[in-house]
Amino acid sequence: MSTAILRVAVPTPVRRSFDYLVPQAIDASKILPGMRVRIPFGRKTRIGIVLARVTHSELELQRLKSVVEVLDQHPLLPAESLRLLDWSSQYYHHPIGEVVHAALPAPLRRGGTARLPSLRRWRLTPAGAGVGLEAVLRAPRQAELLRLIQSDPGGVTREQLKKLSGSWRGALNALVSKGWVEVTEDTPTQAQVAIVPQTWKPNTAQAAAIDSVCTSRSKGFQVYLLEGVTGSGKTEVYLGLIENFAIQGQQALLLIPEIGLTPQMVARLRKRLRLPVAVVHSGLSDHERLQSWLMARDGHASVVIGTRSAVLVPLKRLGIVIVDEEHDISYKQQDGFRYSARDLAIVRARQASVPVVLGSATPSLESLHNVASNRYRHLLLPQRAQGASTPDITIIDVRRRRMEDDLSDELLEWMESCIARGEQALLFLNRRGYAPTVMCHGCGWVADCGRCDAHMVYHHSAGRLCCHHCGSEHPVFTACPECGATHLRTLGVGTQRVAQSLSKHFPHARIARVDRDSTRRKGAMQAVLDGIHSGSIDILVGTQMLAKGHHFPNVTMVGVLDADSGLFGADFRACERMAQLIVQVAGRAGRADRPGRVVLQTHHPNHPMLRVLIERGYRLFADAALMEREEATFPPCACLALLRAEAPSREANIMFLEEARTLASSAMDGDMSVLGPVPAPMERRAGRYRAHLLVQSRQRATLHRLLGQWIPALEASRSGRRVRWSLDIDPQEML
DNA sequence: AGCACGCCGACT
DNA sequence: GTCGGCGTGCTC
Repeated sequence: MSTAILRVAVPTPVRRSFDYLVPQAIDASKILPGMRVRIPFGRKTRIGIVLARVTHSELELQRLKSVVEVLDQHPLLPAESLRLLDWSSQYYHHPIGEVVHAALPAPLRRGGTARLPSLRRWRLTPAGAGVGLEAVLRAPRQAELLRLIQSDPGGVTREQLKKLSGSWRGALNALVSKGWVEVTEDTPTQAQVAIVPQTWKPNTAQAAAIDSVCTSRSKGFQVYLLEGVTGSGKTEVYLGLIENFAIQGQQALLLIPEIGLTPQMVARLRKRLRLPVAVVHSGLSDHERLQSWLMARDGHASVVIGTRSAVLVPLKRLGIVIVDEEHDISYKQQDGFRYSARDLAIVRARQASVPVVLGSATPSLESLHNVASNRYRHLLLPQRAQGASTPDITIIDVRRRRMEDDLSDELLEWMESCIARGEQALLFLNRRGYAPTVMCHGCGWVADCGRCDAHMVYHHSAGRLCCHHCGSEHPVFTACPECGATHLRTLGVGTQRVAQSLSKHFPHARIARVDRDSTRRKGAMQAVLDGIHSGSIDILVGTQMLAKGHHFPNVTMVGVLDADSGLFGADFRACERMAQLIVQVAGRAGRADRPGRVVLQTHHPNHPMLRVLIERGYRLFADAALMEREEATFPPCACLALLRAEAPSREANIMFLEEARTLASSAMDGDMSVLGPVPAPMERRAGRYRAHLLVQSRQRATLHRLLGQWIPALEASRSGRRVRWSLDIDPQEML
C-alpha cells in the first residue's frame, strides 16, 4: 500500500504547494480536496487547504512533515472553486496559497466552523400586524422599531437592528412583552423563490436580449456583451435574466464595480423579485461576510451581488454570471493577487458551462474586440427607455479665453440658464481639494511632498496641505520656508475651489460637492443623493464618483471642466478612459422629456479622438482607438505583462530590471518584445522608488511560456533580493 | 513574507 | 570581549 500524501495550499508568498503526510491516527481516505488542515510550517503552524491526495512527492518521505489536524468533515471549497483558483494561480502567476486564502472569509481562514449561524429574526405577530403607530405615539423608539419590523414581513435581523442609532434592546423587549413582536430562530433553507407580480414589461430590445441568453442556455457557455446607453434599461435585462434562472432553481452571480452602488442595486432587485439575496463586499463585518459566503455556497441565496472579490465566492447552483459596467477598472485588483474580476467571471462561466453577460454603455476595447472576432455575442439596447433623448455635446474652446477658476463665461451661461429653468447642473472635475499647488510669490518655492514626486494639495476646509499619493499632511504655511515671504499663492483648481467660486457666481444657488473628502462621513453621500432627488440642490460639483451609476432625473446640464487631462495621459489607455468618462457623465444628463446638454472645456477642440467621439459616437471612437492599438501592438491586439520593482534607491530597481531584461531576452522568441526599464510615471511614492519593465506579445501562449521560464530565474537572481518586485498580468494602469 | 543563520563594526 | 547590522536561504 502506498503512503497517502496531501498536496496543500499554504498561505505564504511562495509559488508552490507543499506536501504533507497523514498520521496513522487519521483515516486518509476521509480527507478530500477543499478541506482545511492544520499543518506545521517552518517553526509555526498554519491552516492550509488540501488541493489533492497523491501517492508520490518530489521530496523523500522522511523530509515531509505530518498534518496536525483536519478541520473539516466536508470540503469547505467545492471542486469547481479549487479549479478556478488553480487556474487563477497559474494565469496570474500568483502563489496558490495566497490565491486560496483570498477566496475564504476571515473567520474560516482562522479555522472557524463553516456553519451558518442560526438566524434570529424579530417579526410581527398576528396581533402586532393590526397595531397602528398611534398606539406607540408616546414611545418614539418603539414606534421606530415597529415601523422597521412592519416593513419586512420576513422579520428583521440583529444586523439590521445594529444599524439603528442608540440602544434598541429596551424598546424591543417592550414590543415583545406587548405580544406584538416575536422572536424566531430559523436556519436558512433552500432558496424560496417568489416572483412579485410583474407590472413591468420589457421593451422589444430588452425582451430580445433576455430571450437570446435564456434560449441558448442549454448550449452552456457563451459570453454576451450587452451594450446600451445609460437609461436603455440594462438593469431590467439583468433582473429579467436573474428571474428566469431563479425560476429554474439556479443562482445568479451579479458583479458591480463599487460598494456604493450596492444599496440601489439591491433595492431594484427587491422591488421586482422576492428572492433571497446575499451581498458580498469589503464593507461587511467578518460575520456578515461569512454569512453571505455560506448562503452562496450552500445555495440559499438566489442572487449573489458583490464587488470584485465576489467572483471568488463558491455557488452551489450557478446558472448565470453578470458583470455590470464591465469596462470599469475597479474590477482589476491593484496589489497582491492582481486579478481581473471581469476576466475571472468569464473563466468561471466557461468552467461551469453557463452564460456570462457583460453590460456597459461604454464597453472596453477588449470586449468590443472579442465581439468583432465573434468570440462574444453582441446584444444591443438601442434607445433610452421611455423615449428619453440623448444629450447634445457642446465643445468650448478655452484657448486664450478669460477663465476664472477654470470656469469659462460660456460654461457659466449654460449653467445660469439651466438653473433659471429650475433644473439641476452637474460639474465634473477630476481633482479634489482646493488647489493642487501652493507657490511662494517671493522666490518660486513650491510645496512638495517629502516622500513622493508630487505637490502638496491645499485643502481649504481642513486648512492643511495633503499629499494625495501617500497621505502626508502639513499645516498650511504662513510664510515661505525658503525665503520667509508671506505671500503664498495657490495655483490651479480643485473641487473645493470650484464650489467656492460658483457660490460667488450664483449666490442664490444651493451647491453641493461630492468627492472622497466630502463623502468620507457615513451617510454623507446618501444625503447629497437625497438632496439631488428632492430638488434641494441646484449645482453638484464632483469627481469620478459622480460618473458612476447614479441617476439624476432633473440634471439637464453636465459640464466637464478639464477634458484635456485624459488626452495626454502617460498611459496608453488614458484616451479610452476619458471617452468612457465623457459618455458616462453625459449619461447623467437629460431624462424623459428634458433634453440634456453636455459642455466640454478643452484646449484641444480639434483633437482627432475627441472629434470622433463627439461627432460620431462611442462605437466609432472605439473603432479608431482599436486601430491605434493594432498599430502599436497594445491590448487587445497584444498581451502584456508588467514587471514592477520598488526599492529605497533608484539604482537597485534599474539593476534588477536590467538583469530581468537580459534573462527575458535569452528565453524570448520571435513575436515578443521588452520595453524598459523605465521609471514609473511618479517615480518616488511614499519614500520608495518605482520602475518597471513591460513585456508584450501577440500570442498569449508565447508570453505564458516565457513567464514560466522567467519567473524562476527572477526568483533566483541576486539583484531581485534588494527590491520588492511583482508581476502584473494584463496590467490596467502603469502606475 | 517571516524567520533563522552567519559574519563583520562600535560599544559597555 | 559582545550586541546587532542586514545579506542569504528556507519554508513540505
